[in-house]
Amino acid sequence: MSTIEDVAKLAGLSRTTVSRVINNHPYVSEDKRKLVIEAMNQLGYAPNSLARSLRSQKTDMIALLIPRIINPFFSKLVESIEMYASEHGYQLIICQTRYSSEKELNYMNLLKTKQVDGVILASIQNDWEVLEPFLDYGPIVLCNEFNERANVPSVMLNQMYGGYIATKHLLEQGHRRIAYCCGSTRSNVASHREIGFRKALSEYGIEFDEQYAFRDALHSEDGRRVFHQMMSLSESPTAVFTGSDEVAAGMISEAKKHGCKVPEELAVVGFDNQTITELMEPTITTVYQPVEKMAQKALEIMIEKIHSRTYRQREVYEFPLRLIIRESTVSNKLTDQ
Amino acid sequence: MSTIEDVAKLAGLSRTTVSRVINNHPYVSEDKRKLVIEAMNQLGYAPNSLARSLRSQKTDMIALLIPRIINPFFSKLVESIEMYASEHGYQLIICQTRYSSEKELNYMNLLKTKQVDGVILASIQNDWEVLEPFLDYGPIVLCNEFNERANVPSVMLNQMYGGYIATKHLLEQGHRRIAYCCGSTRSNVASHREIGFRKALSEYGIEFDEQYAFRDALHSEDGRRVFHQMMSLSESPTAVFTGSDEVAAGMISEAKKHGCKVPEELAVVGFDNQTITELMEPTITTVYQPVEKMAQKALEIMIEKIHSRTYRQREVYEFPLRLIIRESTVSNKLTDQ
DNA sequence: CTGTTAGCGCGTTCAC
DNA sequence: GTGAACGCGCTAACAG
Repeated sequence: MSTIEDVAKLAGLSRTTVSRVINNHPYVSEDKRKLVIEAMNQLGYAPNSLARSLRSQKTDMIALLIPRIINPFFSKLVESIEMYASEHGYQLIICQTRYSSEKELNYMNLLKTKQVDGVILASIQNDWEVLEPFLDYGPIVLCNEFNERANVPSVMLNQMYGGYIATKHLLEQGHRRIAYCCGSTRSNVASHREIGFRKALSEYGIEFDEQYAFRDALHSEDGRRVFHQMMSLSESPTAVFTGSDEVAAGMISEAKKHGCKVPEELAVVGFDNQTITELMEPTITTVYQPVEKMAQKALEIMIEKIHSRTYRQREVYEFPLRLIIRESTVSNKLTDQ
Repeated sequence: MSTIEDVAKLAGLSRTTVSRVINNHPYVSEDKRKLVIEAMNQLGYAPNSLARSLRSQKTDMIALLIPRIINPFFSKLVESIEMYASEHGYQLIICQTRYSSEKELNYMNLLKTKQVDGVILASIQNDWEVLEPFLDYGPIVLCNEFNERANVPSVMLNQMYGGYIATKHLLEQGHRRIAYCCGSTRSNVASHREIGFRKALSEYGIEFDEQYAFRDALHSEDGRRVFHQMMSLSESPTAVFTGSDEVAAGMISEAKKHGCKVPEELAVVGFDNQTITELMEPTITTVYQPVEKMAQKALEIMIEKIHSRTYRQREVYEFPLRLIIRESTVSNKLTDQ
């Protein structure tokens, strides 16, 4: 457990010189540098980063707030952000809010207590007014999230466009009774998708029908449930737009179990392009989200903010989504890209 | 950006008293305590944890090393560990080694540089001799891993038993030509499963056949590939034990595509009990792993080690696995638990 | 080029 | 009950 002082003594030099060597400062003669390095090796010395951080007021740590990592979308996001972070010498602290505003606040305190240099919010539970004061302590970057009142950088995917192209695809296949099945409306991800969904509909002169709207579907079980809800309607939809491949898969599984043919009797679109889309039968038409790009951009912005020390500027970066057509919306023989 | 000094001044007291209030020390009169709290609120004061850590030699951070978080097994592990960690006031730093021994070493340095109080290894890339010296700087706990030469706590699942019960189940269904299809043999997880697989076979007087062994299957694509490799054998297996639900799903998908009936012509067992096992048709027989329990135990041990400051004791905690029988091994009509 | 010195913000003896 | 003073390990003036 040697300190810089020990190294200095062993090398017969001062702490300063050792520090200079550690930090690659100029103005250190080559022979002293050798001496220092020798001493460091001999002692197995490693600088104490706590002391460094206290001194330099930076931790090289970033907190990433997500609801739950088990969700494949967020796994992918964490995977990417961690990768880029470590490439740039930053460590990532993972913070699962589990949709609790209280937990979110606890994690935000990492910024106030100087444990991290910045916070990436990939999920927002509190009102922006509650979060805003934390900007006094460091940068906040929104990732896959957006808030009208937040004057901070926002890196996001064009969810509206995603909802639009998926729905338009269904319309082009001739469907007119199309159900909408997404997650909580609290997230602006879902609400943006709904806007795109509605836009496509209106372009075809179709009115949005509330009885075809399901706004609490997150998992495969929800897909199964919604399938039954749809089928019990007097006029069942012939197609459905879902906000997640898992939901789509659950729905398809249940449909098949009850003899409902996909896509002939019910066309289904998923979201995310997860592995499962190519494993199900039929394979699932879905919307691909360029998560890596978004992750990379979010980190890039974060690092820039940490250095520039100006946090309250609003900037929006948006990435386009892409429709991937598979069997769940187009009958087998006709499938083409 | 107020410090403890500012609070002290505003309250008309000394730093010491403020510190006592922060740390809930006794011997502070009630009125002074009120004064301090008032001042803290007024200033929006939050203690600087860097300074605290430097002083107290603890960071309340734990590093968790995994290969990649995208793997659902590790997602689940991270989810659980993070949950328990935050419950106990610890933050989790996520470290993806991506199977690189170099990256692993980089992350191990978090211990040496005092950025974390301990390291949980859920993946080991380096020889133990390389890792062992880090014990000078803090506790290491193995989670889902094991090393003969490592005198540290190990929390793991009984993978041998998992391989055994899955294989035995196939044998009981009458299968005699059973293929083995797992991931890299470098991990002792896979090798333990293979031991269990062989044990079951030998109990039925069957010899392990190397041509039925595939040891590089990790993803669904590998499942597809192995399916073809198996089918091209002069005597194809009638059943296969796989080390992952994804591999099993890929194999089943490919089998169906080529008119091979599951389970009638090929019975398939997966591993992990992931969502996909209930979405595929047929649903997939699999081995359930109590990841939460393992995670909780690993963290419990870690915290205990951090406090006790003795790191070099070997302890092994093992949790049993459980077979979940579904349609991919038992023909529909006969399915029972 | 090198060393001396002063904090970064906090917790903790040790006196009072 | 309370406060003065030291030091955790390091970096950055400043002086030489």
